[in-house]
Amino acid sequence: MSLTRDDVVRAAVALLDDVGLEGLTLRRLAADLGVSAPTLYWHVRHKRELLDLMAEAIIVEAGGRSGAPAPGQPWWEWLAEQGRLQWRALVTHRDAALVVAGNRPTDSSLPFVEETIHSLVTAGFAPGDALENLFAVGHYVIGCALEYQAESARQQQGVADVAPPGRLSGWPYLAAAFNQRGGTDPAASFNHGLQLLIDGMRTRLADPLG
Amino acid sequence: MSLTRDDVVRAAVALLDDVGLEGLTLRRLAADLGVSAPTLYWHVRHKRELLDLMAEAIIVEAGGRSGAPAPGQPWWEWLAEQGRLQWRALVTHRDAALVVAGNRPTDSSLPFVEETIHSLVTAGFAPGDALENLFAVGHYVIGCALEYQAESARQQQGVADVAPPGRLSGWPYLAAAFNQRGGTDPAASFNHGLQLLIDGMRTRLADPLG
DNA sequence: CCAACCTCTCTAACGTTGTTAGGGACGCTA
DNA sequence: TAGCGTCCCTAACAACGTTAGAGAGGTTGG
Repeated sequence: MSLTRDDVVRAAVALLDDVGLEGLTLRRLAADLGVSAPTLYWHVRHKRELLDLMAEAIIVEAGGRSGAPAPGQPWWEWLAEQGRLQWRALVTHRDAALVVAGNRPTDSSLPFVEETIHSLVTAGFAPGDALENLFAVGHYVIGCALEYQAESARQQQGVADVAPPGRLSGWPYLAAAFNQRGGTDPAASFNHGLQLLIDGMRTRLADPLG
Repeated sequence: MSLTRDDVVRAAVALLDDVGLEGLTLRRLAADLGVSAPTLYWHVRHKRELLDLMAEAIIVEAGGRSGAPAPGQPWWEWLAEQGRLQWRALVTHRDAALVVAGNRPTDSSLPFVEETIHSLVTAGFAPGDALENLFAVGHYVIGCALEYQAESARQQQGVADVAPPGRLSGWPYLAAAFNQRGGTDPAASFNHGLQLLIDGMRTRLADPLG
């Protein structure tokens, strides 16, 4: 059987995991597939299209973006879970945030968006606010993933850490903050901000501040 | 007088505004400076370093990242203002979010971070939480800027809008949301999420939910 | 005063990248 | 048997980041 478009996308994602976005060249991808580089242009219009397809594949693969809250499950727990799924999808593939960032929201995400807005409206939000809430979570997720992966790339490249012990003298509050957190757990850090967002939503619903 | 490193960075930022990150090539930048391409390597080690310098210049230029809350100003208003300044800094230069995203936090940002943590600790946060709060805002800012600029790039490139009227039939809640918001104002959208984050912080401080 | 040196720029070129042109082998259909 | 669509190839292009190496001009030191 001959090469299919999905084969190309799958191989591209696998190659991305290996060598990162910078190393993802059409020639190398073609070599992995046992094919010459221009052949890829039969399956894909240009590299940008390949990247778009990869972005979609990565998001779909995560298994997030589906379903409604389980019966009896509060909307805020469900929303947090969706956020975590999206974040994990981005973080488990190297440089995925960069690939997904430039990507236009695909049609296949519409059912998820509709479902989420529906749940939030049921919870008491105005439709416009529900959509804004969803956008906020999305933007936060991608910002976190992006920064996290930029940081990993730096470490793998052997650049000095953000907080080498010596550099914190002169910044007592910063030092206290780093000491208190112990080792930085990226997932915990992500959850902290996600929880802030969701708490903000709950507050607005229950008792608008001021 | 001969070319200085700052001249190069300034010209690079100006060129970025003109042609975007994709069009920012060393040859073109050199041409703008009336110089040959390899000459740039006297002022800069590689393109990555140039991008780092540009990122720093863009952030510094914004005038954010400084000062403490004015006397009598609540910390949340001040923090929101800082977030808006950073966002505006990113959004006013084309593709700035992409340039800044890969960038390592520079030493010059430490005073700002220290000052902010200090203010938040004074407000009652534990140092670790204060730092996490600051990270959350930062990640949200960059996520918003990134998505906003990706969207502008798409529109300039003539791609169809996110919500062409016809496509929303079948998604009643989505349609309601878009109708309610009228024209999408990116600044308003950004502020919405920023306010959620900050409300979340205030809530956590005043009355931890559950 | 002249030699050595540093600063800043140049031309020439290399390897790699995305992409296009054009052709050839295979299988299906009429 | 002829023709057409599918899928792949080799050859090549322009543009990119980057390196090698040389040269002009000012400054310094013996």
